[in-house]
Amino acid sequence: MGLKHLIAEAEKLLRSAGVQEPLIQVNRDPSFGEVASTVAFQLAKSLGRSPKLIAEEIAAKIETSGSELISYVEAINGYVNFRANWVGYSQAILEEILSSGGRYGSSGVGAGKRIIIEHTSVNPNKPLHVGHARNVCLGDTLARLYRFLGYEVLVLNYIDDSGTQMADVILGFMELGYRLDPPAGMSFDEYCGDVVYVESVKRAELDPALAERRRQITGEIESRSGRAFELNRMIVWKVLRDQLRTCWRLGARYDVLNMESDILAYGLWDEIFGKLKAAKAIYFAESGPKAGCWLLDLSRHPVLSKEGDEVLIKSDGTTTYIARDIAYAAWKLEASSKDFSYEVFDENPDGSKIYVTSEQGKVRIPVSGAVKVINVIDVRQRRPQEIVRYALSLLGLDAEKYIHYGYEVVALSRKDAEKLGYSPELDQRIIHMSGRRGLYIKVNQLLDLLKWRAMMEIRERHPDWSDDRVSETGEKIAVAALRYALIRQDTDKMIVLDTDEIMRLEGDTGPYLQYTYARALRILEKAGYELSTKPPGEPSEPEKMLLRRMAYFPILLDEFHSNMLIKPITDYAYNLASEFNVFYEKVPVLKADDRERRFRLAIVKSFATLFSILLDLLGVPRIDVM
RNA sequence: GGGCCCGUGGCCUAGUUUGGAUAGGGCGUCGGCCUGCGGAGCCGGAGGUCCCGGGUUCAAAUCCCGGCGGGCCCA
Repeated sequence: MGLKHLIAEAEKLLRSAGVQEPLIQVNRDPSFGEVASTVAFQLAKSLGRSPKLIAEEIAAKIETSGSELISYVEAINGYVNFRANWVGYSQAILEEILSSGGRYGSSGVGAGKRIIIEHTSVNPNKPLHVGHARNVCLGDTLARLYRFLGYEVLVLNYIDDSGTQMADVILGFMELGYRLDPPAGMSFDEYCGDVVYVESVKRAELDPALAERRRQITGEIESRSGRAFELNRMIVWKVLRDQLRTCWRLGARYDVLNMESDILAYGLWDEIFGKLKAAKAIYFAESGPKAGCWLLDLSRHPVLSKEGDEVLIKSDGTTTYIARDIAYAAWKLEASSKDFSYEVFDENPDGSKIYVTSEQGKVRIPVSGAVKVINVIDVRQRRPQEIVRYALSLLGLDAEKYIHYGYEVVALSRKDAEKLGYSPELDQRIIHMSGRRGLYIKVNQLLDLLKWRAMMEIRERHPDWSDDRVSETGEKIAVAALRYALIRQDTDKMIVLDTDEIMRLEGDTGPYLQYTYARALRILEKAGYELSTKPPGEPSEPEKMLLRRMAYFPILLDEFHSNMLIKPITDYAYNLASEFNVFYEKVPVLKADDRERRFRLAIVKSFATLFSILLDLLGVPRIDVM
């Protein structure tokens, strides 16, 4: 064991000096030593003496001669700093990585436990835009991380196939004369979203007769029979196939597609409605502005009580979105006796099967026993998600398990909005994407642009490569650039898309990570594998920097396990790559003499092992030569 | 009118959850480094009221209160 072992040793030494609570922190500035204790600051008040003196006394009492990893202890300005015995410490770090067999850093905390993650959930009437991609990449990265921690992860994608936005598309096909085949060169989801949907919305706004027809279509879809229903199902499936292709391109995979209409058909809402009544969580309004509605009682909610109770069933008897969300969420927490049946929809690129709800289907997929149910949904849904969560608690369910993983939206810069034909107001700095107005940048469009840009670079560097190889590598670089850009930013910060910025392949980007990995592989390829974890002496600064960072990985994953934040993982990957590049520039490996060469090869091998894990966790495709 | 989120060099951003030593990066800009393990790289320079004002603390970008500006959700 590396860093964790070193921390444990430092704690032991402090206890041996009479310190009750060691308060160890990993130093950000390693010139003070690897770890430090701030215990002297804590004791200063109660002892009525200066932290500086207390720290010096503690340090004086500590005897490091029996320690494997710590060489000495010194008090500086009230901190008690611990310096590593680098000969032993670097060996411990390298051996832990090399012996872990590609599982380095995984504590295995999730073994035997299940987590449900729902992400993507794009209406099946349009292609994915970059905002959706943020959802897909965050959700998929969470799935990868939890799987690595040993959890069994079930990935769901919720398909709202019964909303009015579907009726818009159906209206176009039934009443506006659109043929079912897209024009040449256009995929079906693009055709529906870019052409039929946008035009249909526009026409229905101008023509009340069309708006009325759309209402009829909505009713027909909900009645689950007739031409509109059949057409709807066919379109949903076709669009979904195209959408999934885009998601696969981004590296995502799925286990289950839950169709909203199928789930309602199973009587899920009726069952949960009964339970809500029994729990006295809802009531029927006899009078007032909401007379005839069933409402969720929010009067005891600390914040939402101010806004009045939430309508679940409208006076015309139809359910609201939020009612259906509550029923569905309750099902995820096993509050329902319903057991949906599934059939195979498709296969992920890794060969695993994707199931879709189906009345004729024979497959049962248990959702029972999840320790967490994570729902990746943008921040605009924060209030409704809080209501869902509150309803779950009123039903007596463990609402703590139900997690809204919120993230800010992706918006357009003025410049990019103008390129799409939009005229911003003078003071408008950002423009929100809109499916209804056709104002968005498609994932495929942006990936294609990135790929084209990457391919130009590749052709310059490798004029001898075949077209296939150039294209394949270009695709991987494009995916890396987009995926990394979307997950590296804090989830509560909006991303204002700047296509010039995102086209960059240098600096803090996905391709930088790929390039660094390829460099490491090149050394290993030329070196063979005679390596040694035993340093010939005190390692150099660049070696220490790299070793230090590698040693931190297990703690990084522990932190993720408690805070669920992805961004620190991307920061870590970038810093690690950066430190490897410094090492690469400053410390020769292949040309070093024997003992140094073997030790440095162990460092490179360890780096490649760890970095390969990291790239997989982030969904950045690995490239051996670029 | 109520609630939530954001505010860090010209631009973007980490650090805020858990207060700790000199506020890290990237882009851009200026200047260096390929007969060397791959220059999609590395090194250096210039550039900062951490939005403002109070408070707590030995210590505040970080915690608390009050503003200002922007975004979102609800009424």
